[in-house]
Amino acid sequence: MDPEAKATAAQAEPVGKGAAILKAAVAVFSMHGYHASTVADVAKEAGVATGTIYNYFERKEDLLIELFRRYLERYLVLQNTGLDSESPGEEQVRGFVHRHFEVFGEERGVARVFHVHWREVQPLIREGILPSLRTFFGVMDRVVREGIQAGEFDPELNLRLARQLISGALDEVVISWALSDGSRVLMDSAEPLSGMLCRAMRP
Amino acid sequence: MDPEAKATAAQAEPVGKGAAILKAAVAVFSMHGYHASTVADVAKEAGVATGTIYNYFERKEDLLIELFRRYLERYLVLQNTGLDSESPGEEQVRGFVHRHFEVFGEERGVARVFHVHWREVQPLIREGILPSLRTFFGVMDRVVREGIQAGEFDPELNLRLARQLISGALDEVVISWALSDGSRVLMDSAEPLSGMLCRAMRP
Amino acid sequence: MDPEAKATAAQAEPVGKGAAILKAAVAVFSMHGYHASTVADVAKEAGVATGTIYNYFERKEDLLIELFRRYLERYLVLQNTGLDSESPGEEQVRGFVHRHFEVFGEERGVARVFHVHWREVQPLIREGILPSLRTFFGVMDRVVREGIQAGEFDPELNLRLARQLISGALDEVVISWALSDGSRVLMDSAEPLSGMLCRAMRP
Amino acid sequence: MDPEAKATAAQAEPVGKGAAILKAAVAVFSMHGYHASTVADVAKEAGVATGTIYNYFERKEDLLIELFRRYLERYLVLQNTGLDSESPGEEQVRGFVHRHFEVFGEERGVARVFHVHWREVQPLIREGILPSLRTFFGVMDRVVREGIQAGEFDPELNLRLARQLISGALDEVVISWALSDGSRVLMDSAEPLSGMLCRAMRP
DNA sequence: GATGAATGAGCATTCATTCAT
DNA sequence: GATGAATGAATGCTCATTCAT
Repeated sequence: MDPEAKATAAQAEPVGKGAAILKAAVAVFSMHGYHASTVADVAKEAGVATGTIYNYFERKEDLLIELFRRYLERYLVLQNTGLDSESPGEEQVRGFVHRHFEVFGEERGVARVFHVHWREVQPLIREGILPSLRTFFGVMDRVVREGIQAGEFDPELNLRLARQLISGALDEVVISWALSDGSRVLMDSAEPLSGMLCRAMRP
Repeated sequence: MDPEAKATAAQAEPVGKGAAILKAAVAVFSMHGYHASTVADVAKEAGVATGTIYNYFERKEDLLIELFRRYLERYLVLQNTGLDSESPGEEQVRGFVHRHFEVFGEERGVARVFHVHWREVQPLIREGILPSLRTFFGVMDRVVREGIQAGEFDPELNLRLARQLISGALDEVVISWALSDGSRVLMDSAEPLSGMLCRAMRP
Repeated sequence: MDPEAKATAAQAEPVGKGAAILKAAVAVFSMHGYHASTVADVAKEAGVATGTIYNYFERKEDLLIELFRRYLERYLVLQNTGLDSESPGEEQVRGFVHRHFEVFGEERGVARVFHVHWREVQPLIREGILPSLRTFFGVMDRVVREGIQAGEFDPELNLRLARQLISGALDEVVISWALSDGSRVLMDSAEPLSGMLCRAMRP
Repeated sequence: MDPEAKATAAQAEPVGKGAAILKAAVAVFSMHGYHASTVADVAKEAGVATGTIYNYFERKEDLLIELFRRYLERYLVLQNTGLDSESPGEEQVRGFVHRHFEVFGEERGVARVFHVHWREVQPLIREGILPSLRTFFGVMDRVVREGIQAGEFDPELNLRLARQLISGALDEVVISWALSDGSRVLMDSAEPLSGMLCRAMRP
C-alpha cells in the first residue's frame, strides 16, 4: 500500500464513536459469534460504558445490521468502480474475484462476521441485512449479465444459477479461510478460482 | 405411495423417542433458528415434557450436533453407495449433485437447519459438528480426486479449491432455495449446475 | 377469633403457590409501593426463586392486577351477600360501611396496596384493574340506588355524586388509617361516618 | 377574559425557567404518570437539555415535590383569603368547594398529577410532599372547626372524620373527573356536593 | 423413564445523574 | 448557565438445566 493509499485509508478510518463501536463489535462478534457476544462485551472492547452503545444503536441487532450495511456499502462502491473500468466477461470476473478477496482478505474479522452471519434467520436481523445482501448479490448478477451480453459467456446460462456458482464459491473459499488458522493467503486462490469460474461460464 | 414404500418409509422412519425429538428439533430450529428456539419449544413440538429431552440429550447443543451427525451419516451412505457405482468424473459429478438435491430437496427443514447452522462458531457446537462436516466435505474431495485420477478433470486442479467450488455452489443453491418461499424445485438446478461444475474442472 | 372462624380462615387461606406469591407481593408492595418494589423482592419474600414468579404471573404488572382481582372479588361477594339481607337505606349503609372497614381493617397491607394503587395510570395496570374497580364502585351505586328507590334517600340525589361521596369518604378514612402508624382502630369510625353519610343523603 | 384578568394571569404565570420546567413536568406527568415519565421527557417538553433540569432541581423527585409545593401554596392563599371573607359554616363550605373545583377544574393536568400522586409512598417523595399535604388538609380542618364553633355544625362531630368526609369526597369527584374524558364540567358538582356535605355536618 | 415446577445465572435495556465543553 | 453525551447501576424477564415426584 503506497503512502497515498495510506492517507486515503486514514481518511476513511472510522471517525465517530459509532464507527469505533462497530469496530469493537466486529472484534467481539468475530471471536465468539453474535449470539455468544453480549452488549457489555462490545462496550468493554470499545472502551465505553454499556449504556453508550445505546446512544448509537437502538438494539443489539442493529450492531450487526449496521455493520453489514456499512461494510457492504464500501464493498459495492469498490466493486462497481472496478467493474466500470473492466471489459465484461473474463476480465471483470478476474477483477471481481481479486477485489473480493482483497476486501475480505484484509479484515478477517469482518470476513468472519459477514460469512457466518449473513444467513441469520431471526426476523429482525434477516430483514435488517436483506437490503444489503440484495445489492451485494446484485453486483455478481451484473458480472454474469454483462459477460453474457458481451458474448463472453454462454448465452444459455441460467443467470441465477451462474450467480449462485460465483457467490457460493467465493463464500466457501472466504469462510474456509476466515475460520481457519489464517496461515493461508486468501489472494492465492484468486487466479485459480477465477479460471474455474470463467471456464464454467464459457460458451 | 404403495404399501411397500410405506413399509420402507416406516423402516426408515425414526424409531426411538430420541429420533422423534430430533425430528421436532428440526421442525423448530428450521422455523426460528437454533438460537431463537428454546428446549421447551422442542419438547412441545415433540409432545414430551421438557425434562424428557434431557433423558436423551445432555445439552441443548447436542440436539443440533446429533441432528448433524445422523442426517449426514445417512447422506454419506447414500452418496458413497451412489458414487461406488458411477464412473469417476462427470458421471459421478452429475450423480453427486443429483443425490445432494434429492436428499436436501425432500426435507426443507433439514436443509434450512443444516445450511444455516453449519457455520456456527460457538465452540461446543463447532467442535461437535466438525467431524460430521469433515466427512461431508470428504465426499466432495473424493469426487474431485477420483475425477482427476481418471483423467476426466484437469490434473493441475487445486484439489481444495475445486472442492470448495462444488460445496460452495451446492451450498448456495440449496440455502437460497431453503430460505425462499419454496415454489422453486431444487432438482431443476441439478443438470445445469452439474454442467457448469464439470466445465470448470475439465482439462 | 373462635375456632370456627379459625377453621374458616384456614380454609380461605391461599392454597396454591400463586396465592402465596400474591401474599408476598402484598407484603412487599405495601411496604415500598409497587414501583419501588422489585420482582426479586417479592420472590425473596415468598421464599421462591425469581423465575418462579414468572411461572405464575406473566408480568410484574400482573401481580398487582391479580391482587386487585382476587381481593375485590372476595370483597364483592361479602358485600353483596350482606346487602341482600339488609333493608335498603340506612341499614344497608351502616352494614356496608361496617363490612368495608372490617375487610380492609383486618389486612392493612392489602388496604395500603389497594388504596395507594387503584389510581395507577400506567395503561397496562389501569386497564387490568379497571374491571375490578368498576364492580367495586358498582356496589356503592347499588346502596345509593336502592336507598332512593325505598324512599329512604332524597329522590333528587345525584346518583354519581352520592356514590362518590361514599367512596371518597371511605377511601380517605381507610388510606389515612393505612398510612398511619396503625394505632387507631378503623372500625371506630364506622358508626359516626355512617351517620354523616346517611344524613347527607336523607330527603 | 378582560385585560385586567389577563394582566393578573400574566403576573401569576411562571416566570423563571424553573417554573417553565415544572409546567412541562405537569404536562408529562399528567400524561404518563410520574413513574413512567423520564427526566428526558420533561426536558424535551420544556424545550431544554436534560442537564438543565438539574440546574433547577436536585433530583427527579424534586420535580414532583416542588410542583406540589407551589401549586398548593397558591391554593392555600386562595382558599384562606376566601374563607376569611365568608361566615363560618355552610357559606364557607360552599365557598370552599366552589374554589376547590375552580382551581383544579381549570388545570386538568395539575388535577391529575396531584390526585394520582399525593398518595405516593416512596419515602423521598412522601416526606417531600407531606408538609404541603398537611397544610392542604389543614384548610379543611379550619372549615369544619370554625363551622362547629359558630354553631352551624354538630358539636358532636368528629373533627378528623368530618375533614376526611370533605377531603375524600372532593378527592373522589376531582379524580373521577380528571381521569375521565373531560366532557363533564367539574363545577356542576359544586352545589349538590356542598349540599350533601353541609347536611352531613348539620347538628 | 417421564414429568414440569423450580431454579438462578445471565442479559438486553433503561434512565437518573454527572460533567466536560 | 446550558448542553447532551457518557455513565453504570439497576431490573424485568428468559431459559437451560435440575430433580423431587
